[in-house]
Amino acid sequence: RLRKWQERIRTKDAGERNLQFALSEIDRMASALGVPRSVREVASVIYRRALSEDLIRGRSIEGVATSTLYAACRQEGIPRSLEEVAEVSRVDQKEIGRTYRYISQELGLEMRPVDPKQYVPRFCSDLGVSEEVQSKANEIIDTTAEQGLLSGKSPTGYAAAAIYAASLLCNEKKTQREVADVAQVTEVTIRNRYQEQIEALGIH
Amino acid sequence: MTDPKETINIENVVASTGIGQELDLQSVAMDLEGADYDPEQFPGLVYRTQNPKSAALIFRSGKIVCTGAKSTADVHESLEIVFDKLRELNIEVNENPEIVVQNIVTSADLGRNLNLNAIAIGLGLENIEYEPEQFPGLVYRLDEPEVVALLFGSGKLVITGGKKPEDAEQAVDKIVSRLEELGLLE
DNA sequence: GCTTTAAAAAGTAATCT
DNA sequence: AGATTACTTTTAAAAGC
Repeated sequence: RLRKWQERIRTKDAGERNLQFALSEIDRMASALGVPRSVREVASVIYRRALSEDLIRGRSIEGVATSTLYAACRQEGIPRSLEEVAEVSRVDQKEIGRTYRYISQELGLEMRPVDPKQYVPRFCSDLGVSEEVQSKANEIIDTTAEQGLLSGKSPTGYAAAAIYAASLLCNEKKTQREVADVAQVTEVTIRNRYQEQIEALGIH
Repeated sequence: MTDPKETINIENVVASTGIGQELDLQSVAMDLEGADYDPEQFPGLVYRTQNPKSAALIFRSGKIVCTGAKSTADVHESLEIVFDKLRELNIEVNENPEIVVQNIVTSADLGRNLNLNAIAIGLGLENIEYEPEQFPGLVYRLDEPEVVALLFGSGKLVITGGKKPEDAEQAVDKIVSRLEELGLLE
């Protein structure tokens, strides 16, 4: 009887310690990513839900914590790419991606695809371009996405190409390399998306 | 226009069978030309056939997996070649080992570009997976037939998980009608 | 869960000329 | 700036860790 009681306390303590660890990791990664406190709160809510529905069994705490943070950023409309999240996590990108998909499916998060426009403010700020470039990039994204150019394309590369195009159109040219660096994509990707976008816009 | 069903092409067939005899893979690897066997890495011996092209995984238990064939007929042909090769090594092989098709991978073309964003929302975010940051295809799991379809922006698709060619035809029909009723095709 | 095998789809990436 | 090669996703079986 006494043993059972001790065991219960022990597991409760262990669970409590694990939760504390997960929450502190979410906090640490969120700070490193520079996301607002609201995102950490959303992430911890998702994490607690995953915990109560027993989705953590067989998975690393760190992996689930990172995935909930990735999901929270998206839900709050300020997405971080898997690559960016992986940089502040000790779990690799591939596992973060598959854990995210699992948690998302099991909790029915109904995540909408990331809108490339959500990357525009941050990328433009990192590049130090004007508000004009920013709104031009948003316009390019909306117009070309409506024509079906977005299907299957990565949101970061799509946003990067639109910003590159906008910087040219507004006479505030940034090089493909500069844009590629802030968006963490290759120049080849920017070139490919850029070509499609200006063609769709009829800018020859 | 053209019925998407007519664009269906079988790309890969996976089947399993067994010769009903235990094998010493070490000696088979020595005698069978072109055999790859590295038990540290994988317990099966890999043997590739040229005509038809396929890869057979041969196990100690005598069970065999054949993959890479372009049709169920090719699977049978390939495995017959494997059986004959083993007989040449004086290994007993059952007369007509049962061959079970485990998976068929098919490609098809809807002939129209697809707005995957709209499809992800339209078909319901619950049973769809679309993460273009990770993979350009939209993953759509069907219940009847029980297969998985990958839809691409080009209108091309891949259907996998089926056990007979009709599964892919049924799947294409269901996908087309569902996209049509949602107004997401054309 | 992982290991191996094959195949398609389309996007992204690394490496070489 | 190309071209090539390679990796991402899905599926199934096999035996063993």
